[in-house]
Parts: sequence; structure tokens; C-alpha cells
Amino acid sequence: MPELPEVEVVRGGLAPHVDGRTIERVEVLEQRSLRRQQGGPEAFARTVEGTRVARLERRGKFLWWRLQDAAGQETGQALMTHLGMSGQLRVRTGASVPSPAQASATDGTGAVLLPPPDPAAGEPRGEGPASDPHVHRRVVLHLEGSTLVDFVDQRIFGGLWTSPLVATEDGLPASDGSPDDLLPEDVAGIGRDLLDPSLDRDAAIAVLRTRRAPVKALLLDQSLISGIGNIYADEGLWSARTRYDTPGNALTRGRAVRVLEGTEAVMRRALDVGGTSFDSLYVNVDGRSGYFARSLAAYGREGEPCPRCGGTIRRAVLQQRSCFYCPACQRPLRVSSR
DNA sequence: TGCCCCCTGGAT
DNA sequence: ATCCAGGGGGCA
Repeated sequence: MPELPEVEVVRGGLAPHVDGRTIERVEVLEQRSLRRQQGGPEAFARTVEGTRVARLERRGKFLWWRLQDAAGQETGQALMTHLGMSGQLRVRTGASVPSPAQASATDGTGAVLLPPPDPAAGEPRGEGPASDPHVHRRVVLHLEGSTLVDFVDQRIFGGLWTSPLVATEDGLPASDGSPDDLLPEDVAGIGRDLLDPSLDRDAAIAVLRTRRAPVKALLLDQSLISGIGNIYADEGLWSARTRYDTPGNALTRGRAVRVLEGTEAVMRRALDVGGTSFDSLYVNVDGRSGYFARSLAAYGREGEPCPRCGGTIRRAVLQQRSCFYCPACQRPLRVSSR
């Protein structure tokens, strides 16, 4: 589900509910969701329980919670979250548990505020167990003030774990708005993302243009630039009239710039839409509702007309992932022999 | 740099 | 039954 804009929407929606709150208890319902935790669930609980949330930060698709102790000193550990393909973070507050009818109405949008499980009533709509988030709840974080954060993840590709903070290599803030240069060790190998003011675009473009791999593979490589997933890669490439399989070293500098700028623009638009469609009580974890229905030019539109030139959008496969592109206005490019 | 795998479903 | 799904890690 989530690429950078969706994760950022989650971060923004979650922050007011968790900032400054103590994580009193962690409840692990599915051990596989802690696969990446060193030392297992016990270490996870030990590192997280009793700490206070100092701040939420994000780089690319990684979202982490910086933790502090009761005295307000940071512990040097981050609570990592990655949503994988199907992960969601949902807030429940004791004061505002909606009726089952309200919960059903919000179900399709991925909005939050879940009622407690109600086995007697069942699902009032035709929503089967698979669309009932309770079925896929994997971890519950119990915060002070009757605030619960559910980690819901159908496919268990995402997860929660802890990672010690280290300094960035370049000494710059870890991400947009970071107060210092600390970031989780597990994020050290992840490139800065397109919303990060410290991203060195010239360097990224230079690297893109040295590689022979298809440009889409390079966009999806999180170590170079992070946050771009399958959808935004296709949309960014479409906006730059560039085919997914163009070798990186076939890109002119101008074209490489347009690919990155186009991808960034699509992400910012998605973020704007996501940002307006939820209020502070809802952490929207499903961009589909507001944004995807309308704005995608190519992704998922095989057989439909290209909104720019009227050509027919086609689907291809690269690295076991779908690529949607317009064969008419995204022309193949070859490395010029020179 | 490509393939395989990790998982659980929904759609066809 | 088969294919598909917005994630990434590990492997030759």
C-alpha cells in the first residue's frame, strides 16, 4: 500500500496522538511482525515499554519513533515501523469509540477509530473477515491516556522493531525537520528521499546516469533515493515521457532531472490530497480513497487511453513488478554511442 | 544485477 | 486454479 506520501500521511496523523506519550505496554499478537527485532519480542518489550515518544520521523518508507526515558533523556533507540505492502497504523482512543455502524462506514477508506471487536454483532455490511482490520491486528501499543495504536498488517511484510540511533554520514539532519543528525542504524543505508532538503540531487542524478540498469529499477532502489515505489515510479516516468526500461546511462541530464522532478511533483500532489482528506482523529492509511481514484495517469490503466496523447497504456513486467506506460509518448531510448 | 522468497488474500 | 497486489532481503 504505502509509498512515501502514504507513510508521511500516517506520520502526520499519528504524531498528535503519540507525541510526548508514554508507551506503557506492547502487546505482540503475531511474532512474525517482529521478525527484524534483534533479541526477539522480549528485547522489543524491554526497549520500548516505559519510554516516552520524543518525536516521529520518516525517511522514504521508514517511519521511526525516537524514544526518551522518564527523565526526558533520549534512550538512543528508535522504534521502527515499516508498513510493507499491507501495513497500517491505527489509533484508538478510549474516549471516542465509534458505533459499529460508523466503523463500517469508515472501513473502506482506511480511516481509524476502531471499535472493540464485537463478535455478537458480526459485520453489519457485507465486509468479510478479511476486510475486518481486527483479523490482521499484529501488534498493539498501549500508550498513556487510553490511547492505543494498532499495527495491522494482512501480509506480514511490514513490521515493528527497534534500532539504535547513529549519526548520519554527512552530518546533516536525518530527514526534513530533524533536530539533529541522528538516525536509526537500520536506515543508514537508505537514501534520502525527494522531500528531504538535504538530498543531494546533483549527486543522485550523476549516479543515475552512470548505471546501466533500467531507470525504473534505479528509482525503486531505496539505497540511492528512497520512498519511490511501483506506483510513483510509473507516474514519475510517465510525467517525464520516459520509458521504464530506459538504461540509466541513456538519460540526458535534463531527462534525469525531469524524471526526479516529475516523481517529486506526483508525490507532493498525493500528499496534498492525503493531507486534506483526514482530520486529526483519523490516521488515513489508504491513499486510494482520495487520490488514486482520480489522479493516476498510467498506473493500473492497461488498455485505457493515455491522458496526454490518447495512446493505449500497456503493461509490462520488470523485476517481477508491473510497469504501466504509454508506448506512444514514452519512447524507448538507447545509450548513444559516443 | 536478476530471481526467489517472505505472506494473505481478492479477482478472474 | 491461477494471477495479481503500492514492500524488501538474500542469494547466486
